[in-house]
Amino acid sequence: MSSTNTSIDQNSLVDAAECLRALGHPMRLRILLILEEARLTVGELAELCEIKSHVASEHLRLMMRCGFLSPEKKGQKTYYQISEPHVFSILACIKSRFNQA
Amino acid sequence: MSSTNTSIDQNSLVDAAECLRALGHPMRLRILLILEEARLTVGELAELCEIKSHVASEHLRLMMRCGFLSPEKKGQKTYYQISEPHVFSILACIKSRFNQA
DNA sequence: ATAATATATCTTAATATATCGATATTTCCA
DNA sequence: TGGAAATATCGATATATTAAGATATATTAT
Repeated sequence: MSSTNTSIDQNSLVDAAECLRALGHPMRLRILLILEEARLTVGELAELCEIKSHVASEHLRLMMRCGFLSPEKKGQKTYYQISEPHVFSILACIKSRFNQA
Repeated sequence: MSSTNTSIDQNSLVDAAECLRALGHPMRLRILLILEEARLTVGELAELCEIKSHVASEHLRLMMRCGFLSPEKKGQKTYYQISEPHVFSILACIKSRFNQA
């Protein structure tokens, strides 16, 4: 019934765009590339990336909102890991495009 | 020499993030999904997407800057098509995630 | 209970992006 | 040549995103 047939409805396009913007920040990409290899805490990520932990926390929150990550509390610490398989696909695509060093 | 070894250097992370933000707009995704199937002019895209053609032109310019598209002038008209293979991979990924209608 | 540690949230300011109307530019055709 | 059509660009404004410091919450240890 819609005016197009691009096979993805408008709401999903909005959601997909939000996910892509969540990926569209150098520090968030860096965080994801790190989380691809290990499950880490906010503080550990902040130190590795040389940013304040509240900034790391904010980046993680944004990616959580898109369902990319799942947190696991262990006492005071919160470990984050990638929980959305498509994130791995996108990272692979990015590496294939930009990793020709 | 860098402080990390995420296998992608900082400049490439910045470039990759720019590409992802270029994808991170519902109308640009819609344009790409259309261009996946056919090579079209600015005006045709604008009409299909129900936007002003100068707005379509601007979206196309942004995606051109990331190397996603190539234009082909035919008289007054400019046909655009997807020229970056990775764009197809990303679109496939998005469809696999959001196309469970 | 208090202090220390780890995360998360809030507010504000800076920056980036999007949108709109107006105007250019290019090409075609009368 | 002059005018119409298609596309591109500009300038102003609106909206969104990011970053920073301050503060809040939760958990552990003393």
